Formats: sequence, C-alpha cells, structure tokens
Amino acid sequence: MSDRNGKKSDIISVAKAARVSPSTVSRYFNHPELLKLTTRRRIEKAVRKEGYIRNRAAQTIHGIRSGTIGVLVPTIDHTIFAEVVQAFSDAVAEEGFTILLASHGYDPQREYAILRKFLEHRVDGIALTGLDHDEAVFQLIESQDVPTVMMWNYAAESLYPSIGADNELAGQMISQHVLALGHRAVACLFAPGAGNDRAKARSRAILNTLAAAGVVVPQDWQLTTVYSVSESKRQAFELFSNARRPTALICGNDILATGAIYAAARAGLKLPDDISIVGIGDFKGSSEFEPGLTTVRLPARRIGRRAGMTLAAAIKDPDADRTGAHCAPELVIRGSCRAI
Amino acid sequence: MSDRNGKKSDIISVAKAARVSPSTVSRYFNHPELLKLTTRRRIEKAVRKEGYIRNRAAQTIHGIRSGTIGVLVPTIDHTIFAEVVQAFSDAVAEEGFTILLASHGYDPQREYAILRKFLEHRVDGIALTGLDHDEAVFQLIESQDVPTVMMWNYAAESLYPSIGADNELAGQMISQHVLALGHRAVACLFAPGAGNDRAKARSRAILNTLAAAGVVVPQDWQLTTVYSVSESKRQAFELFSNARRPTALICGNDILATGAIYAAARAGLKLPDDISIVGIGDFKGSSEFEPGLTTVRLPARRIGRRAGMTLAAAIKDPDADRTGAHCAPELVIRGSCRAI
DNA sequence: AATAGTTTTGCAAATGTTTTCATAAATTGC
DNA sequence: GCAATTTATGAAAACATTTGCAAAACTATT
Repeated sequence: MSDRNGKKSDIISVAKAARVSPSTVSRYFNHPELLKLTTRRRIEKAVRKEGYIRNRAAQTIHGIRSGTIGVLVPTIDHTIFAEVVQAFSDAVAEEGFTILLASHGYDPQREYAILRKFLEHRVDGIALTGLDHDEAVFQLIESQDVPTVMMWNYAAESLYPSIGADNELAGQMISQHVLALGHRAVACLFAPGAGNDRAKARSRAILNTLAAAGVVVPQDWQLTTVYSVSESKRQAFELFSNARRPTALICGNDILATGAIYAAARAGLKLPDDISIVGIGDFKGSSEFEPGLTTVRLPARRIGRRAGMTLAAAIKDPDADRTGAHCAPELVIRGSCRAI
Repeated sequence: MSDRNGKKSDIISVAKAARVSPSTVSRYFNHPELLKLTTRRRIEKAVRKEGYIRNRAAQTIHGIRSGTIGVLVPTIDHTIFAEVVQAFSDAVAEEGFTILLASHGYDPQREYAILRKFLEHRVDGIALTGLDHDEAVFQLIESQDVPTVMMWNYAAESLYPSIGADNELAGQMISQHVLALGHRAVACLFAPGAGNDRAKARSRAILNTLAAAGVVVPQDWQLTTVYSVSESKRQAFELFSNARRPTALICGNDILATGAIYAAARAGLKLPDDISIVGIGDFKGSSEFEPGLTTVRLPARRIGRRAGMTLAAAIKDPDADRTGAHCAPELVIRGSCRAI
C-alpha cells in the first residue's frame, strides 16, 4: 500500500495522483455526496496509494473544530478518576472526539497552566474535576468561552454545568446510617481538604450530621490521612490500639476504609462485631471484602458518561441544554457495619 | 484583564495593539532574544490586554511539533494502566508534551482506528501497550514514521523500543517460588489471552515452568476469568468448594488474586495455612492485605516514566538512543504463600 | 558628522487545508 | 439536437501562523 516515496503526502499530492484539483480531494472527505462516483473511487485509490492522512491542524485554523476535549483530573491513578475518565472518554469517542488528558495533583497553579495548554491546542471543550477552581481558571474559560463542564461534584447553582454527585449529601447519608444503627462513639478518617472540594464537603457534612444528633467526635478521633491504603491502615491501627475505641469509624472514601479494614484485621478486631467501618464511593472491589463494605455509591461511570455526553452536545450545538445533572449517591448496605 | 471585545484575538490583533508587525509578535514567542527589551515589554502588555492564546494548530502546519503524544492503552481504569499513564504523562509533561489518551478495550480494530485519529492530530509520538499489534498498525506507524514506544511488555528483539517487564520471566519467577516452597498440587487462575500478549506470556510461562518441574496442572484447575475481583472470587470459591483442593493457587495478576483471597475467606480457608495464593503485579494495596500478598512486582510507575522519557527524547532528537529497557520484575515475598 | 557594523523590525511567501464563486460537464425537457 | 437546468469540478482567497530576506534603526568608530 502506502508507498510514501520520500516526503509526507498532502492533499495536493493526492490530487495530482487522482488527477483532480485539491478542492475536490477536500470535498471527498467533507462532502463526499457532492462527488461523482467515479471520481470518488479515483480519489479513494489515490489516498490509499499515497498513504495520506488528513491534517486536523490545517483544518482547525479554518475555525473547524479540533475534535479534542481537554480533561483535567487531580490524578489519573485513583480508581475513581480512572473510572470517570474511562467512561467520559468512551462517551465522547462515540461523537468523534479524542481527549487530551492531564493531571494537576491538586495544585491550582498547575491547573491553570494546563488549562492554558489545552486552549493553545484549541480544544473544543473542557472538563474539569470539582467546582472549586482558581479565579484565574474561571476567567480564562470565560474569556475564551469554550464549552465547559465540571465533573464529579454536583451543585445546583454552579456557573457551569456540573455533573456529579452531591458529596455533602453523601456524607450526610452515611453518617445518618451510622447514627440510625445506634452508634454514638464514632471516629472519622478524612482525606485532606486542601484543593479538594469533594473531600471538604464530605467531612463537613459528616461532622455536622453527627453533631446535629448530639454526637461529638473528639479531636483525637478526627483523623486525616492522604489517599493511600497503607497510610490509612497505619492511622486506623493506631486508633484501634488505644484503650478507648469507637464503635464505628466513618471513612471519607473507600480507599481509606480499605486501610481501616486491614488495620482492624491486624488489630484482631472482627467486623462488624468489634467495630463497624463505613466508606464513601463504592469503589470497584468494595463489595467483595468479607464482609462487604457498607458505603455510599458515587456512580463514577454514570458521571463520566453523562459529563461526556453533555459536553459533546454543548460543543455540537451551542444552544444545547447546558444544565448539570445530579447523579444521586446511593446507600449500599453490606456487612461491615452493624446495629448496636 | 483580557477584554476580548468580540472576536477571538489572533497574532494580528496583538500586533496592532502593540504597534508592531505580526512577525515581531511571532518572534516574541519563538525567539524572544531577538527583540529589543522595550518592544518585548510592549508586546507582553498587548498579549495580556487581548487575552491572546497561541494557536498550536497554526504552528503545526509549519512543520512545527504539535506538542502532543498519543497514548493507547487497553483500558484506563485498571490500576496498572492508570499508574503507567500517570507516570508517563508526568514524564512527558516535564518536556512540554500533552497526551492524547484513548483506550481500545483489547480490540485490534479499534486500536487501528484510534491510531489513525492520533496521526490526523499529527501527534509527535505514539505509545502503545504491549508488543502484539495488528499488521495494519505496524504498517501505519512505519509509513508515517512517527517515533513510537511499546510499553508494558519487554522483549529484547522488538522492532520498536519496548519498555516494560518481561512477563514471561514474571510468570517463571512466581511459579518457581511456589515450586521451591514444595507445592505440587497447584491450580491456576488466568486472565483471557485474546488480544493480550502480557496475559498470554504469563500463563504460558507459568504452565511451562510447572511442567518442567513435573507438576501438571489438571484441566479443571486451569481457570480463566475476566479482569474482575467479583468474577475471580466466584471462580475461586467454586474451586475451593471441591473435595480435592490445591495447596497453592497461582493467579495471573493481583486483581484475580484479590478475588481468590476473598473467596478463601468466604470458604473459611485461612491463608496461608489452608491455601497459598500468589499473584503477579504488586498492585497498589497488595501489600496491605492480612496477610500480605506474595507476588511479582511489575514496576508500573517506572515503566511509564521511562517510556515517557525515552519517547520524548526520541522526538526531540531523532538520533537519540532508541533502545528499549527492561524494568525487571521482582519477587515480593509476603505472607500469603507458605512452605509445605 | 559620516561611515561601517550591528541589531531590530517589517514584508512577503509559505504552510495544508476549506470554501465561495465561477465555469465546465452532464442531464433533462421539448 | 438545442436550450435550460442541474450537477460536478476547478481557481483563488482565506485561515493563523513562521521565516528568509531586506530595510530600517541604532551604535560604535573615526
């Protein structure tokens, strides 16, 4: 096939090979129905022979869409973001878009810099994680007015369509469940809130809900740990080693809960008899523990898919419905938490 | 700032605002050292005032690099690929590249289609997963001669630089370890090999190594299951429920091993006394089980980082060293496997 | 104050497409 | 078999940049 004898082939070399004008080749790709069947065939053959591949960069400077969407997540290698990205990518791929992916590691500065880079590439749309961003980020989006969605965290009054779960609600749900089961001695294991509005919303809601029911979490039972099984295991183990132990431990997400479960095993505590542990997220695998983890499901795949579809629609039709969507969290009761 | 009064700003509007010619603005970005300090200042101000963002598409048609790298993985939401992608992305970001990411779901047809799309975007380089690809894929890369690396699986004689672990070796190592501990009644739980040379290499090596030691794995102890904790849990549970049980179960990867560990717990088997379970991968969290999972570490982050650096170097300097690299697997002995 | 040399800037052509408008070719109606 | 349509193709301008070359603006030297 493609016998590129030397230089890269462009639309002109194809035109020569097919003995038509460059415009006709352009039409072959963009409005094939305008061409006579025979010329279409001729061009098709020439394209194959030359091994020609369309140049989107050249199209893009004509104001034609670049076919790319910039996706910005805190980090790719957390199950939950990986799932969102996968679902998002699949959804927009169906509409012909390819994603530019980058991670900022919870650094607002980096987020701004990456966003600029996306815009240099003239992405057709942007998907950010969370609602909380640097003022400069919002200004940039505003000034370039490129379609944007905010994934993961939902808030009705958001400036841009937000598609995700209400993390405050999730925190509320899990603590209400724990309270309903009669727990009063409750400890918490949170992810750090810096640059992470999801984590912040959850911890806030959890503590408020408990407080509203008259349950005060003592300072030394409010643990904070980075997103890591080993770290949370260490901290939870320490907690479990104290003389006075909580009857329930609420974790800010399932990864932290996973660490806590292992810590319990190591401390010789049986779930749920000796201690109840709950999480938030319902990550892949959370259902498979023995006993399964009681948690609040945040529908990552649904969020990613929905966000992708909304953004693609907004790009293709500027007047499309740009309202966000709440992908409701859902209490998933398994065996890791019992009534007292 | 950026008070875009209407239309998007281009290099010409900036030039007007700074009272210089467009060429000078272009030089401001590409060869600032050629400009007088005062004009540089003037342009800087104009750029800010106009909210101008460079247009990489327009640069790209001048043969200038696009600054993008196409990354193609089977799926994003497997821990292991997420880690590789994260490390890869970080590495190339340092060199100014942004990644175009897509997943093919183990479908060779889709891989080809995505690759074409990458090339339409004029990516500066390509990173594929695994060594085994459709002939058309190789032809395409060949014809466009764009720098390419193959990640994840290592083979010395590969046509393109391959950066990864020797999966065959990994399989060999884990089975040798199991054999050395005296196990003879060994079962296996593999991932499907279709479109997945990593999985294929591992299963092959495991069975061969066992056979070489005179251990034959009966047909009904050779289980195959998709990459999923719940599926492998189901299958392993079934295996454990039979009257005749193996003393050791070798799993094709840590996810499958995770399922098997849960299955053992449900079946009331204690690790490692009642059954030994080992995996391959050393995924995040594998060390935290109680007891920890004995496995062979495939250094995902190192692979991703190294692959990114190699590719970036190959792009920037066509004569750069393009040999692959073997990121050696490493036996990690924890508590899930005991001597018999 | 004039010259030579150097630094800085602008002009115009080039890049690979798309698109508008005009023209040529094919088809239809009589 | 000719005019009137309709359909298919080409020429040229446009898109947002970069770059080679030449002109202009400075500096330094006398």
